[in-house]
Amino acid sequence: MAIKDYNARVTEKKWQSIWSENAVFQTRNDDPRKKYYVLEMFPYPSGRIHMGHVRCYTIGDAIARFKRACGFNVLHPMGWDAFGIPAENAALQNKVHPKEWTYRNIASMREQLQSMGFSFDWSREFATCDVDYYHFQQAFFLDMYHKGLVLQKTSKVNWDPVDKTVLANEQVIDGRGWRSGAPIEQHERTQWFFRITDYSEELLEGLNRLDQWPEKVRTMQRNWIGKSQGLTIRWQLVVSYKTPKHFTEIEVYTTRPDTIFGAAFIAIAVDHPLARQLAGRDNALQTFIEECKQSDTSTVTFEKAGKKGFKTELNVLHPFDSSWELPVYVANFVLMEYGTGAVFGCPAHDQRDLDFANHYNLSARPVILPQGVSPPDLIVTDVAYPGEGILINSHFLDGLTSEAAFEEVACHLEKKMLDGKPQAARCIQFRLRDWGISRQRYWGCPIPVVYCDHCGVIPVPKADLPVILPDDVSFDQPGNALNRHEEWKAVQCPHCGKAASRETDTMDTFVDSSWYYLRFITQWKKEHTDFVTIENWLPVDQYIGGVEHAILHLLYSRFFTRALNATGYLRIEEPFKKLFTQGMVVHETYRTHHGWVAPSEICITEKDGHRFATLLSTGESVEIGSIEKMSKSKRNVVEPDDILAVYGADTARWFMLSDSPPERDIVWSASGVEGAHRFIHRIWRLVINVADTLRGITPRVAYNDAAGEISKAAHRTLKAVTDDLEKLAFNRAVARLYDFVNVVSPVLQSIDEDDETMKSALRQALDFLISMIAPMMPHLAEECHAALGGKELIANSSWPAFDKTLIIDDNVTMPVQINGKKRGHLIIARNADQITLEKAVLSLDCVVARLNGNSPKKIIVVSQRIVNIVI
RNA sequence: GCGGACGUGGCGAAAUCGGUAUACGCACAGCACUUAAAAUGCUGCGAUUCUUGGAUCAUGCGGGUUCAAGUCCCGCCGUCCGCACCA
Repeated sequence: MAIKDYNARVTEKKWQSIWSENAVFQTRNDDPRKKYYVLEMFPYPSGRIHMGHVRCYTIGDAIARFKRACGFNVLHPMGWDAFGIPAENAALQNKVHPKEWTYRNIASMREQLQSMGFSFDWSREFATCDVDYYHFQQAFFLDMYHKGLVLQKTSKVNWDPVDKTVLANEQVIDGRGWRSGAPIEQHERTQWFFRITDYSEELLEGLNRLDQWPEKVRTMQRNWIGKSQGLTIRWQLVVSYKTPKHFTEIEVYTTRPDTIFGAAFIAIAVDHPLARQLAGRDNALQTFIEECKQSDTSTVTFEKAGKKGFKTELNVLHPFDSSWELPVYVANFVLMEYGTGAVFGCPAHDQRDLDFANHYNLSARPVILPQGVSPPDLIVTDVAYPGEGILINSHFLDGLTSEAAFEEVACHLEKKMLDGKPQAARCIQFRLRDWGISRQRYWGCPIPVVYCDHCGVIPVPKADLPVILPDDVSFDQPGNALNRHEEWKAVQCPHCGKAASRETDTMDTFVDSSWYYLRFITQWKKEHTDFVTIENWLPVDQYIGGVEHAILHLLYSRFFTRALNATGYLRIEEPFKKLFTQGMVVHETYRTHHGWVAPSEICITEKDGHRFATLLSTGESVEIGSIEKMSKSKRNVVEPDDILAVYGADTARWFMLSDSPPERDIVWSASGVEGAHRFIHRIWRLVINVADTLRGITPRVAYNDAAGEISKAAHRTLKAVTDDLEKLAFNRAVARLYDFVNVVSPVLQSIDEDDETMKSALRQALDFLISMIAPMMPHLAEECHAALGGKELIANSSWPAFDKTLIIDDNVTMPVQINGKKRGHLIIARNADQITLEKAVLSLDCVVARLNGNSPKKIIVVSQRIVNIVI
């Protein structure tokens, strides 16, 4: 019999059209079944999908298809994170409008995703640059504004003096603009912020309930929020003719009040109001501050610059000893944004303070004795002791633990009054900063605000929304094109009606992605949006994406749902119930002395266990380098299109889910893909060879003989694969399916036409197999199902149920150990009692031989698992 | 520096509750089919060792707990990731 070959390209297109024509993946909100919302992080429409997308969406699609089969009403949508800088770069470089570029990319990427056979409900698709989308974002901004969740303040931006534009941090490379190469300047600029810090405590505390998130991500968020508990202490300035007006004290935040008697100096930030005041009359200080500001704030430059300070002429009094004066420095290592912008330096117990003190010849007096160290041994030279211990050299604190000393200092200073106020207060600080959302870019959501010379800052009335991004802009020069659009900028003040000007900043694209998961759920109309339906679908049951979004995107989304609670839209706090972060797709790198070479340009041969690569074009030898994340610069990228053309979508999907656990990096290899492809053909051959024989056969369980073994294998595999898919252990499911095919395949190849029992059992085994591969290789599953005479679509079929009685055998094989080493095994009835079992074990040859006629000291029997004899 | 994860054959990896270590795949080798190759099918495949069948050693290293440890505890070594002058 001639075997019909499996042509993935033709077959896959066919089933994709059938799914689409039958609207198989369109989800109804009024479906009464239990909901399941599975969402993968939506892509930026850069132009073409890459293997990272393929992996993420393959995982999500396998879950969606599995849950659909399990009877859930599954929502599995797709959209586009469409605003952002690359569109503007393209506009500058290729003279194409960002809008046109973006929608064109969306169209081609949509086509690519569709050819992967992903079961998205395309009827819910949208892009964040759609006016209908950002319209609501502007409305949320206004609601948050009126709720006090939006504020305006000045903050630093990276200014490119040549391109005369503001750059994002990623556009600053080694302190220079990515385009112009000019040294970047730090400019102060008024910008819009969301008050995410209002929710610091809640966002931190909420992490405890996100027990279905990876611990890693929760830890990263905890560190990012960075809660610390300490004391703000007011240090009185020594009054002299040098003391500036209005300054009588310096407020300092510390988490270590126990080290207060080890204080050696006070350091304030260069932006501290007192530093500015002093700089006004001190040119040397002014110069120092300028210098500090020039070096950008990145860690690298900090490390190079070292800790620098400027000694002012001011002194402060120690809070517990009014005869003790400490010098005040302006220092580059103190951050104005954290705490009070001022610290007290305790050199003996803080490495940074010690470095500074050594540089400026300040003494380091130890006040904390580590456990097991006696006072004479404690000399601090260049390594500080930052831990806790017992207090010494600290007057009334001597002998206390660090913890007790903290309390003691707090209690004393809370009672001690200075100018009618307590000298210290307990204080909780967070590392988390307010979220700056202003971007000086064209291609983003306009911030709906108007500036009026008479009325000031006026939010656009909701009735005037949306503030539409104008299309007629020019990209002949860098910078924000909105700024140059005089006609668009000119607007009547909504308040007084006089001429006013629009805000030309647009929103950070992280705002766009902070609420997109709501937008898929229902139709959003101008007047009304159905938040009840939205709430019914929330939270997202399974969210999937790269770990690179572990902090910002996920934190902002968590904030946004809380903001929507505060503005009365929702009563759900956490948007994502379960989170999965998949690993990267990595590939070997290849290089010649001319540079990196792409995998498609080389040929690999193997000799004596070593692999050699040569250049296809010239035969030149190529060095096989390390395995790295696929990137254009290393040229180790494999294009999904190429894989699709040669092997088809199912091969790519199967490969992605095989071998490596989904959270780990997967190494893309040609031989691995070949292996995946072989398996597809193997299944197809098995099915098509018996299709005529098994078509029309009723699938049935067999309870004995050879057919019984097939049934048992089928039902056991089904149970195991179901469990694996539930846990997203795709690699284990794949291994079990290989195993199962290895069991079924020889039987299928020598099928007895007259053995009706066997035929029924095999038919069921194949039906199970098809159902089990369907979430991962949906096209092959449909084709096999149809070949066996199936009328329904597998995509619409239910997940099969296994028969519990077949999972458990009557007999059980128990390994027999002697002194913990396996020496044999025993096959015995599962329900055998202890006495029968011991008797059987002691009569085994391997046991008798080793006992030498003696009786064992002990026999340990773990029911249905193992026997261990101690002699 | 702080925080987290991980370490098992030539490679990707299994071992779900402390109970048969190396399932499954890749690579490799042999055989069958073929004029030949590809494809396919079958077999072998941790190391050492002797005598078929065993024995001994193996889950980064060193200890410990236990009848039993890849898994638990203590101490090292190494790799990767995140954060980082955060007071």
